[in-house]
Amino acid sequence: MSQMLLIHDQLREMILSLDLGPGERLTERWLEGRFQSSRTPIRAALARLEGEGLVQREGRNWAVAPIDLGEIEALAEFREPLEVTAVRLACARAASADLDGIEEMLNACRSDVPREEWHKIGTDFHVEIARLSGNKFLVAAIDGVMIRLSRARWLEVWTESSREQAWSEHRRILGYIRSGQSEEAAREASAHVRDTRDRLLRSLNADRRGLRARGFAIVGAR
Amino acid sequence: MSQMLLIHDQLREMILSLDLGPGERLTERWLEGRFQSSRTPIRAALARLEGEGLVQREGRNWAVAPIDLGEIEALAEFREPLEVTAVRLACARAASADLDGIEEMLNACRSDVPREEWHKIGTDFHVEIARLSGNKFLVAAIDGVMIRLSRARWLEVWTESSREQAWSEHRRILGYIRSGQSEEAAREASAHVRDTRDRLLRSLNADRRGLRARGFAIVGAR
DNA sequence: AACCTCGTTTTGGTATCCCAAAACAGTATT
DNA sequence: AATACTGTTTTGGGATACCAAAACGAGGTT
Repeated sequence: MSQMLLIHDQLREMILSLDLGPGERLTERWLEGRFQSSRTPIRAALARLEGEGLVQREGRNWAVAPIDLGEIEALAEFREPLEVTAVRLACARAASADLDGIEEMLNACRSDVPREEWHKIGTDFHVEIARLSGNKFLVAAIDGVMIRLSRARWLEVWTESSREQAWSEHRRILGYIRSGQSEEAAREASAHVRDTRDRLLRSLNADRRGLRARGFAIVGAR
Repeated sequence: MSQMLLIHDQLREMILSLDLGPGERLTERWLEGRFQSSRTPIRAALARLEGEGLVQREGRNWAVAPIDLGEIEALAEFREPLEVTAVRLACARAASADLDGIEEMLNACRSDVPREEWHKIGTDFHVEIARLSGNKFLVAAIDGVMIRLSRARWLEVWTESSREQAWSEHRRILGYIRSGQSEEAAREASAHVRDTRDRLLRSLNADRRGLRARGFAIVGAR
């Protein structure tokens, strides 16, 4: 695999895991040392990450994108019709075997698995449903949304009640898809998007001071 | 402005205007001569254009993206809920003065203006409506869709009947937004997306042989 | 003590250089 | 004549060198 993609993936992982704090300044020279490579592949990787919304320009230099409460609201507004459409198309097009795979994914999360696993599967669930729609643009858009929500979601999987709430919603959506009840599935997906938005904003507002104290840039209303 | 952005914009213009044919091979070395610059900014521009779907990798080298009929169908499926959402939000949030601006845009297209103008305004209409939604992700997504449809739309604006059909649909959408009839506006937007898809696919299938003869790669079903 | 000034350092942007792998073409072999 | 081989060319990927502009700081002025 090309060096640029390796750097992209590693840097992305560092950002999504909050190993690099939101708002942190990045210099191409520091990354050069960190990844033991020249600036050429680093700049390509930064350009990609900028497209994914994980890295931004600040004047002339680079910074890890801050967590933006306004953006989380806008994402929910954007995401709702996407998830509804994905779920409707999945009802029409998904084979039963496909749904089995997704159900297994959900089952893999029992209360003893680490938070990282809940976090990952909570993302993958939505992307896999989108995949069943057979529409690559829906997949790409929902994947993009989940990446942008990813850091905030660490807070969502922190408490058991949030996890359980999200999981029961996931199960209901999957159940309706399996029985072909597309309107019920759509309504449930729609509610899930709004509930998730509320959970994320509540958590972020509650922990805002603590996150700021750790040097994380949290911007946006409230 | 940075050289990379200049190259990006010019190359994009060459692709969208069909000055570079769909499917055409591009080498970094040729572009180097064409734009009188080094490969560094060229490679950055190509990476961007790849993200916009206008340029692809073919094995190890670059090519202008072919026109893909399957992609046009998938884009319509993806676009429909976006336009519906944008129109609904615009109903709730747009000021009357904003709508005046868009109406003027539409009025600027009389039968004597060149096709280029119809083409541009037909794109801008949708992006501007999206802007009224106040949601940057909707704007970016609809903008991305319109860019990907852009080359096929040259055929749509070719015949007067297509132009007039599209314009009357645009006017109906705008009218419903102005009177705050969000459900009617949504239904109309939805129909417009499907009608446009049908017009594009019909035109492409009709002209397929001719386009192929000009060296344009047209791929996909039918 | 506050503020301007000018030289130094650091930054990202660009050009150029080097390399390995893939494409190609000419040649020899069957 | 078809095919396998091999040396050459061309390709994109990466490293390095160079530049202008922005950021920074020490020293001098008020």
